[in-house]
Amino acid sequence: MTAFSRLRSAFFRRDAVTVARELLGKTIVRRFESGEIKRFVIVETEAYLGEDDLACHASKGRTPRTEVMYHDGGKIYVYLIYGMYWMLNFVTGDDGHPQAVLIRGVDNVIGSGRVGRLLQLDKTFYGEDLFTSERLWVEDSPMLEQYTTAPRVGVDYAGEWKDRKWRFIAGK
DNA sequence: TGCACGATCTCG
DNA sequence: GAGATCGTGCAT
Repeated sequence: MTAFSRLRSAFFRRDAVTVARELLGKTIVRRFESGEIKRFVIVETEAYLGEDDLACHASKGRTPRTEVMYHDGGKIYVYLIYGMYWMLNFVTGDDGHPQAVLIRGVDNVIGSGRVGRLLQLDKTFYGEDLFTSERLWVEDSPMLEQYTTAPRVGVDYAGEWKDRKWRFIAGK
């Protein structure tokens, strides 16, 4: 008797800003190597939207690294930052429109690097399909309606785009 | 082929 | 405030 179902295509195939906001309160489900399954409620996200968004990796164009962002929403985009942290992103939007939502915090674990470590991510998650994966997906659960917005973190280089309030933080 | 740097975190 | 640590994009 599963209380909530896995989020499907219609949820992710929308613009990253909308998805980032609505992901607050949704549940990441992770089945670890050991077989143990754990659930994590999303409490902080950031949206990266398209080639024009200078903070988005897709502003560099279509490369091996950004390729998956050009696909239909519902894929996992992970990348290594500072040589040691795997950032977890969910691809959003439609084919040909590179967008993604970065997961910055779950439950009481705040920080994109810490989330990646908590979920034990690595390069093999790149391109994984949230609709068919046996080890990482997102389930529906009540949205956290109470949230605040803020500029994205660590993107001071992004010109006018750095000030967009595309960071969503659950809570008041 | 080389190099500077990054959607970070921890320790001191 | 600095170090850890390495893939990526761009210059050479």
